[in-house]
Amino acid sequence: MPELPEVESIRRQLEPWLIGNKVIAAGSHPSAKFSPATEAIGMTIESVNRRGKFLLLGLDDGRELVIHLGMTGQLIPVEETSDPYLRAWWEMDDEKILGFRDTRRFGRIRIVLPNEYEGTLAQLGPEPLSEEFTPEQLYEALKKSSRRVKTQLLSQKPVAGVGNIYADEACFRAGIHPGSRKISKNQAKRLHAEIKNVLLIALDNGGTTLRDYVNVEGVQGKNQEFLLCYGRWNEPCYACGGVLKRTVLDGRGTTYCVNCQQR
DNA sequence: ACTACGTCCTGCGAGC
DNA sequence: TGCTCGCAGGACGTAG
Repeated sequence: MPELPEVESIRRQLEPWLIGNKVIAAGSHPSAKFSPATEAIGMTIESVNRRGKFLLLGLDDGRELVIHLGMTGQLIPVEETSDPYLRAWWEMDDEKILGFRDTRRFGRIRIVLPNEYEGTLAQLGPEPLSEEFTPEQLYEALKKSSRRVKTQLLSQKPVAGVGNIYADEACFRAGIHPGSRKISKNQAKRLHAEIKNVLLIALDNGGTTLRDYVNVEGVQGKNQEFLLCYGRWNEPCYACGGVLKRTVLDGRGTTYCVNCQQR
């Protein structure tokens, strides 16, 4: 599940390779989730940006090639295109091929004008590592909904780029129960700080690899060695020594400490 | 408009 | 050993 740190790691590696490169050929899986990939044929890539978990490749006709990696998506150079899990590929004019591997096909590709974003991309909250993301803004954003705080984080509306791993990590470090439907200004302040913390630490560690994530060089992240909470149910809480608990909140697996994270 | 839940998709691990 | 079955999850669709 590539989240902000993983997508940003990929973006940084793609940028120097792709900028100024022209797509001379492309192919895709027939599904509408991937078929827009071929619309990039003939286009030169002018920018490689990111919003939340979305990669945005700026094309020379003013449109953007939007790539979401879903759960198992990988962007890696490939030698040939026979890999059964290769859902899309773009051959560049440097003769290298950028491949989009995605075993579970939860990823998505589209080509849109920047002022015609739809769905989650159109409603993304601020970038968590930007000045726009503040404790006050997070508090006000969370106040707009009665949904659980973790569910709101996963919605991408209060802040962009947080997924299941970093939502659990941030809630744990902030001492906030992920199922809370209302949090105080002080809690919002702590949550704001910890969202930034967990994302920066993960970025520093090259992202979290649970199974599928690799960067453009095919290298796994090492942040999984530093997770304090996610996936550690039935293991001791590093803060209080109690046993971390696993539950399901709005359909998503959630790990938390019943002692350190009270409503 | 909002909330809650089902759907997509496939590999894997638990259990028989 | 070999099989079935349920789980994992981000975004989106749908129902109420």
